[in-house]
Amino acid sequence: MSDVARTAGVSVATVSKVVNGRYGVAQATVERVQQVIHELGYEASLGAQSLRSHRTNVLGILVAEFEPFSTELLKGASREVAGSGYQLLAYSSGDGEGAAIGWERRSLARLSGTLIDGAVIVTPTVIETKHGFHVVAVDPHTGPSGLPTVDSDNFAGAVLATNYLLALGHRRIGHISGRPDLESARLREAGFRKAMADAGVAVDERIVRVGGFRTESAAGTAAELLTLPDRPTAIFAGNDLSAISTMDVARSMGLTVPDDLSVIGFDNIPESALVNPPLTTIMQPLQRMGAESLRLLIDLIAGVERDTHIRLPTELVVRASCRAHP
Amino acid sequence: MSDVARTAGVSVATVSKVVNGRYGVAQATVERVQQVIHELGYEASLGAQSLRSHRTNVLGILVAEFEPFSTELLKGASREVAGSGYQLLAYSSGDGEGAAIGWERRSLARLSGTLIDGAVIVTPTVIETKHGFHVVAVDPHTGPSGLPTVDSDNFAGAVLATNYLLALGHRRIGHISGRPDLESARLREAGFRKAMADAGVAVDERIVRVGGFRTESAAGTAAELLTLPDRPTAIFAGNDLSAISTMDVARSMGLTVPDDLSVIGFDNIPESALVNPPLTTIMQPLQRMGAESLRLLIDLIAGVERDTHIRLPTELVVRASCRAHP
DNA sequence: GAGTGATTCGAAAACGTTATCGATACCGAT
DNA sequence: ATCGGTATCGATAACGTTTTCGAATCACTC
Repeated sequence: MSDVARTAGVSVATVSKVVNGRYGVAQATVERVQQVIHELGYEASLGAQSLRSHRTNVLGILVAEFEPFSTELLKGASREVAGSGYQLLAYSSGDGEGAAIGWERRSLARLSGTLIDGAVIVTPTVIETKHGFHVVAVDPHTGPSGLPTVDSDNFAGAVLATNYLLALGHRRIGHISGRPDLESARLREAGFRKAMADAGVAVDERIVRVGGFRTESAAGTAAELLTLPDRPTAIFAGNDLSAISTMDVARSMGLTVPDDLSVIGFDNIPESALVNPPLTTIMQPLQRMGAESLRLLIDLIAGVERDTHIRLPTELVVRASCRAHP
Repeated sequence: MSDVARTAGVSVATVSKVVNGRYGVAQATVERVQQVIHELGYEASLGAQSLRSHRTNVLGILVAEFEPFSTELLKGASREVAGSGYQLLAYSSGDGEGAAIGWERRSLARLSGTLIDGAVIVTPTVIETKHGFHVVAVDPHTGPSGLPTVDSDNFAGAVLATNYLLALGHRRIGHISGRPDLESARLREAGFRKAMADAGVAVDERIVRVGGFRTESAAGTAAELLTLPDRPTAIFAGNDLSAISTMDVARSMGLTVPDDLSVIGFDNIPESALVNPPLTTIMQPLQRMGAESLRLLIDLIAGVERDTHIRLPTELVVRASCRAHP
């Protein structure tokens, strides 16, 4: 910056004003300085800016892992950030079930404190929100975090899914749920039970089990369900990953979907349209959720008054993994 | 930091030494200071550190867009970075074909100069490498960039794919290539031509066309090829995305894969195993490429002497999208 | 031509670190 | 006692910005 100042024949103070568009510098000077900045290819040092002004115009989005779900969110978020004047940085907290939580939490806190103005978190990782640092949670960890939140209507979606299965004539419906410390997983299970109860169908506790939201863990649970003497005729999987995993397991056991078993998922990740058979599922508007969370974060930083809990609607997407029960 | 210093009864200089593990502070003092750091939850300011020492222990990885290809790379990279003492930040350069290139380039340059110690770039975006800033390119833009590079053997992989099709008895083989300014795209086309020539089969120029590496653009090209009076019996698509797109187009035209048309892809993104029929393709070890590029970057920063061009092998993955030509 | 207000600019402090280097204390040996 | 050497520690100057505030200039007005 002092280079710029020298060659433009002004002081660093003036250069700073020009860079930040502050009032109080003559038009002629502005142009001259901008010219020099362009020629010299000057870029302000983020570190120094942050140090002095506690503002970097950089936002973070923290995901547990790079998988389809978070990737969709990222797409939406990075589309929203374009043109907002902010820069978006994504980081993964490491493994989902992760080992080195301590280390990750620490380095995360470091970034937060000093280098980004706010963050969207898409992971159960708890983060202590320092003063002046904004964070919004997507699909958050259970419990009264009090954080601004973006999610979809998991409960209603689960009711949708279950009702669809019921309407097809299924009565023995199994459920593979996510980790119970995930709010979304609990809501989906609750929606499932509600729909069953409303239809007057008793749920057999032996065929609702925790499977986790990840491919491998769900596979084990699916295998358990399907080897039961009187196996379910339909399964509502807690998310698409476990639904896909369930279909794999079914196939490997000689069962064909949807003839021998109906499967419905939740999320509508892009993969769901590709698998064979294409997966019937509940759509969450993932990209839109990503975009909304970023918009919320930006508004929060700007101090605009607004609703800090956004719930987006879910929708049934009928494809080919379910059929009527004879 | 001065808070820590005060409550521990030492100077900030000593605290700094403790934080960085420098020699020259008594064991007792180290422990006391660490105790206080822990109690106060002190975290060093990245900005200030960067400002003073020009080192942040943060690495960046820049992708054009969050799609399956780069997501796999990200996975590999974030796995490799764990335990290395570095933190990894991902950013998307915005849209692949992107509008606001200028703005992106600028903010990218800002990050580079001040906030990260080095970067892996997975995009044709050119980046001027300032002094002391290391970058390694994955699957890089064409031309003699001189950058350290990680890629896979695109040429050999294309030969593999073409030979496979030839061995199945196909002679009318079409090729949908990527943007010609991508080195990988050119190499794949070159490999295709080489294999054809070696087999003594003439390539019909009307059935090798640029389709781009993206779903939508490839669909158009695929449609053109398949409506030709004597359409190809097999298509070697430049990457999996366009292969999948080609299968979609074929299906929508009433053609069944592989009976009426064989399709082979390139990359082996996870989706390829899921589509119907499962896609035969050439595997690039994407996660490994991500990991290797990060390792290379770290080594470069550490100043270790090593080979700066890494080429990983490709492999034929036979699934169900190709069959013998009658 | 002196006074007034508006405009434009720059000197300097501060942000939170790290590196240098001199100061101090302590130890054993002469 | 004095001294040389070691271990330990702290004062201080940077690093590149932003911000405040006073100084300087200028254009007017009476």
